[in-house]
Amino acid sequence: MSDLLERLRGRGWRMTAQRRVVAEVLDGDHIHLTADEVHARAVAKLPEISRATVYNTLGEMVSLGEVIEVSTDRRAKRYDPNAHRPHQHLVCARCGAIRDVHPVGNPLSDLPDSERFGFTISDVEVTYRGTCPNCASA
Amino acid sequence: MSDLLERLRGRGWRMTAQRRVVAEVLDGDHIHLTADEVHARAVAKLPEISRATVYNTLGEMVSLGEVIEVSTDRRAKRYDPNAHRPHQHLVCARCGAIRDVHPVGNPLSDLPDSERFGFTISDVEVTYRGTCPNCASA
DNA sequence: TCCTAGAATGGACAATGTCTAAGTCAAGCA
DNA sequence: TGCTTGACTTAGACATTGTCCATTCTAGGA
Ligand SMILES: [Mn+2]
Ligand SMILES: [Mn+2]
Ligand SMILES: [Zn+2]
Ligand SMILES: [Zn+2]
Repeated sequence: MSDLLERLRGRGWRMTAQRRVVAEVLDGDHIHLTADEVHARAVAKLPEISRATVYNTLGEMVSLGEVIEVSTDRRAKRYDPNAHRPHQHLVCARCGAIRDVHPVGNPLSDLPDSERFGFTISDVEVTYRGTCPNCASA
Repeated sequence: MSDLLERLRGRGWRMTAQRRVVAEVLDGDHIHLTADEVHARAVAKLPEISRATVYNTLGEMVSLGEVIEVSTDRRAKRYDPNAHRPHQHLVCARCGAIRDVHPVGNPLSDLPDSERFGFTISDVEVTYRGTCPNCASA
């Protein structure tokens, strides 16, 4: 039983086979799958699950704050079950590998008042891009 | 004559009416338009310009390093003619307004070696999100 | 066991982006 | 100035990602 599923159950979610497999697919570290990747893996466990249900379920998990949406590439959104520890992302420009990373300090302090244009800033998103050791050695 | 057009001409680009209007549309500060927004503004100046040409031209400008692609929302990519001064973006979550901002210091120094997983990092992208003064007072 | 609100389904539709075949033209050259 | 040619443009088909809706199904309580 995944932690994610455990938390969702605790919120009074009606438990269905479809929701269970979506939660199972998202279980693990450094998981950042697109909706269609989640669908493909879910179909392997429950062949009749539909695309719409995967999209719906992911959307609900996001609304509940149990999954976050990540847009590291400029293609599909990715779904990240690591919603309870703030973190940023490190992306390999070659192969697309994504790692969770935890920078030190408060990135907000790097932005002087003169550069805030009167905005109230509530969130900072950081994406580090580079080459992973695997791609570097190839 | 825009700076952008001037630089492109200097690279031996074949100059066409279409490329000229795309460059004109991108002239200015804090410009972050989607491809279809560029197309709409270009059509106002040159009614027969096609969608494909706008996409092609923007893609070439990006390849030449004269325009950068920005993905601040999770919808369409935006095209930014401010390619020669490194900067980050401040986005209003309410109305979508985007400002160029220049944080101090090197954002890379916030990421300890232990969090680099052997990657060679070449670039950091930062998006600040909040509420603009206009939306805050409304 | 039965009911019903909530969930799942398939497919249409929308938004964004890519590709191609055919027509057009900018720019170098006679 | 008027060819020639390869680069450029065009319209529209197609692909990917995501949303929406009418219908059918079912989890879980009475
Ligand atoms: Mn993550
Ligand atoms: Mn910018
Ligand atoms: Zn890699
Ligand atoms: Zn605003």
